[in-house]
Amino acid sequence: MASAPRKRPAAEPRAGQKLSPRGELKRTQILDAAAEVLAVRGFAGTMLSEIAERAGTQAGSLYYHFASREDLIEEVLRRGVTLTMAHVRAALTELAPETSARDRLAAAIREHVRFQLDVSAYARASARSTGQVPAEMRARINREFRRYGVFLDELIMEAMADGAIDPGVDRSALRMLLIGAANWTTEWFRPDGTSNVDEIADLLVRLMLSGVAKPKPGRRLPKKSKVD
Amino acid sequence: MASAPRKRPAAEPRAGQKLSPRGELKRTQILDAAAEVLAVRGFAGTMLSEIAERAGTQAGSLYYHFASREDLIEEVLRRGVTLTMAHVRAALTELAPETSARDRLAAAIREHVRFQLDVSAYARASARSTGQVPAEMRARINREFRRYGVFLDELIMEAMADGAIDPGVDRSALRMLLIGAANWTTEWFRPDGTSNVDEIADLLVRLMLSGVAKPKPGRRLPKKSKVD
Amino acid sequence: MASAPRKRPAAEPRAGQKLSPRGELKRTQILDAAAEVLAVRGFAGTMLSEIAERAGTQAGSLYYHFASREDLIEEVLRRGVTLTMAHVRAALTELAPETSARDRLAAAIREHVRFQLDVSAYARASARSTGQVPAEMRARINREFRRYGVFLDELIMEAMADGAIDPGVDRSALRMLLIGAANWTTEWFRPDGTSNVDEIADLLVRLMLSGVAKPKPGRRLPKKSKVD
Amino acid sequence: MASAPRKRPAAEPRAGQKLSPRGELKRTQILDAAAEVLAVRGFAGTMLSEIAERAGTQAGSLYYHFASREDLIEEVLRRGVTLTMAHVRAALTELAPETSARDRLAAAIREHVRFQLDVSAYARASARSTGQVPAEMRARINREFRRYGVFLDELIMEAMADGAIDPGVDRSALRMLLIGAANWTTEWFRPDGTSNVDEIADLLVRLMLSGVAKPKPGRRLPKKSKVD
DNA sequence: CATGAATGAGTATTCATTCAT
DNA sequence: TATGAATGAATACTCATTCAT
Repeated sequence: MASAPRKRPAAEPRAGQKLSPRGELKRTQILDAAAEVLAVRGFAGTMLSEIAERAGTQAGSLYYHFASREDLIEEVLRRGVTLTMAHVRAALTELAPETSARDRLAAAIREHVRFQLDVSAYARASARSTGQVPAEMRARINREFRRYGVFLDELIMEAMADGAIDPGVDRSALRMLLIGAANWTTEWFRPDGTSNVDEIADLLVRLMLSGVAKPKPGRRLPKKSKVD
Repeated sequence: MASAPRKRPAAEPRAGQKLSPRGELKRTQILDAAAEVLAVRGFAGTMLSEIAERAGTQAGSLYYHFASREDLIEEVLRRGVTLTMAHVRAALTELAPETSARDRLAAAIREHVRFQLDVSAYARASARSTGQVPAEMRARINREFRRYGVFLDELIMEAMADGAIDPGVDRSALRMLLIGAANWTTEWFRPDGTSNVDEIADLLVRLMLSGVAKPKPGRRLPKKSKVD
Repeated sequence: MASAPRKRPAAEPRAGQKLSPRGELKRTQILDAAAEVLAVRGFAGTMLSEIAERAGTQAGSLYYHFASREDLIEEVLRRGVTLTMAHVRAALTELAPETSARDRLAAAIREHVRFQLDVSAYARASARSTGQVPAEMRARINREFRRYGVFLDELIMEAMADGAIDPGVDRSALRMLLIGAANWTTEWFRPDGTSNVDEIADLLVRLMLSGVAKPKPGRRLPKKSKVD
Repeated sequence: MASAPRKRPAAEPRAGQKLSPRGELKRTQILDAAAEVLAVRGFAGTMLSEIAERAGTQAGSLYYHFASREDLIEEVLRRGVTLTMAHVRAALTELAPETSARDRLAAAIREHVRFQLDVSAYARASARSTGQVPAEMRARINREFRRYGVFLDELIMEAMADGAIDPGVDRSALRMLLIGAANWTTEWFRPDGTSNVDEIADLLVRLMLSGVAKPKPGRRLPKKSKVD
């Protein structure tokens, strides 16, 4: 007789996925806009008004497509990982079947960097704002993250099994350092041409595999000339 | 962010640096608290109320010590870099004078990681929240960041000059990838003992120098063949 | 409450009452739904979305049948009183012609309670949400309410004229107390069987007529005189 | 490492009750204002802006004293019942010790009406808006309501035990009908002098005890027995 | 006739900031 | 120096209303 719990506003396209192409389009525009804002401002700094503006809508209209700010952001972050993994996986598929585990791992790292810097705002958004996400949402998204982590871990394991990578290395630390270097590129990379995506990707791969040191100086060969 | 911004309206100790020891102490407590909050929440997510609580004060009281939220945060971030550089530099000073450029660079990277993970919330704060800082503040802080960048760059150059590192490598990219991997550790490092700071630091150094690949499997010996 | 109020902008069936049977049906469904919602949530708490959902429509579609939220609600409330009066009046009609004024009044009270609790959501809606209605609408609906008030008042007057009820009683206060007790039942009545409508109705009638006190204790006398 | 749950804004006088007299005063003003608004607009129709205005504050300032709209309202409603019960109880205390159970019950009903109409906006607020309150809050407040219900129920039981009231009557229904009639007065009572509080209260008491019917007309018999 | 989609005026809430004491 | 109290601009969110299809 008293009030009962309410919820759900007037419309509800959030529930059923069956959207008209028009609604589907706008929804995508909103997600895209959100991804770009998140990639730049991070979780806490992202305002619905900015997303709306970029998507050519009104802030209030976002609620027709998403139940809340968190819901919208969550979907962006989730897509970020999902898309990244899909991209990397697809890239591996296109390698020659006989490609070595080592080269497959290298390709994965390279594509991760490239996808993030060159292609997807979603990936950038994930990289930059996951860290500030409230615990609850964190927990919900974690599955996707873990999945990608496992995916990469398997590549590393295969490379180890293949004798391409030192099996004594802490796989987890290795992976996180590589991912970290890759994700951090979004903080300093200048898309204006100053930086070159492929060079960066290649350099990271090189770090993983052989590093940038030249064979021990002083020993082996003459090299000594450069005493400093 | 709220109200109309104004400049230095409150009392005055911010002008003259000579504070009573008690005021100096509180100021430090506030900075420490702010560093911890920033390290966890990031720039946009940091609230004065949380800082105040951690510092054992009231939010309003912060304004006796700092002109504004931005001023406080700016000082924390600036300290973050400054302290990191000071720590790394000090560590290098303690090395044997004859230490090679390569080993000096390695030590720098190692200490950067260790300082961040083990020692200083300021360093963590800088690492995690610099990216979200508004352009204005960014510009103001940039000097410190650039100074540290130059410092590292010189270490790299010396190692190159010394023949320890491939001079063909893009120094800037190399530095940012290393710093990135290091900074990103704050996102995944578990201080509960699961992760080990030194191992991580060593692994990063190893990546820089030699990578983790084992000599091309199948080809015994030729080692030297890879003269480059 | 939102936007700028306007008058009758939509289609037109609201003008001419002749609707296709289908439209008429939907209109009724909407009114029914609105009555149920109003009965539970009250005026301010009633949302078009909930009404629409219950009526199997979309909130926007309501505007084909009603010019505004207020219009819809107004009709429900008006119906609430109208129907209640019609019900009570019909019940009185079915009484034996020689029924005393006193018994007619009793029957009216009884039927008011029963109609509200057992039969009509419109009646419940009226009872529960009239009080919160904005002054303007209030004024518009008042005619119906007054009409019912007069109707009841006449029953009371007749009972007084007939010597059944103490003519010294403030008719208006009496009526409002009775109606109040009746309307308030909607707040506590449990339709789950815990409460019994007829018992409640009878008790209210008894309160009106004789109250629940036993003849002054201490004086044992006529007792039996009370044939009823 | 990720964000942790937040809460609690800057200040927190809500937690500790120790408020300076000034804060205590404002808090009371706000509660008073809220009570008045609630009494008129009901739960859903009550807006913080109106409360703030009446309390001579800004809407945002309410949050210094109360954690949320619901918290504020909850306290008002709770006070409504608590105060009513306290008032009624106090009134009973002042009765002569030998006052009969029947007269004590009558006094309780009378004071309930008077307190509500004449004295306390809190009581009116409770009476008018409890019905629309969301289930959660309802549950929380229910203790107070039940306590008052029990209090009244005991009075009824004593009157029954004393032979003053027909023990065959459903105590719960009786109580709710009486309370209902009393609470509903807030919907129609005109404080402008048209209505008279004491008359209304007395009439309700009379309804409870003896009703307003005159001994069955037409049948000449005991008539005189009823000395009263 | 119906609805999917959008709008925009509000409403509760947050939080940096102020200031009298 | 500190703080209790307040302010007000900004932000997420709601909901009646509109309208093209």
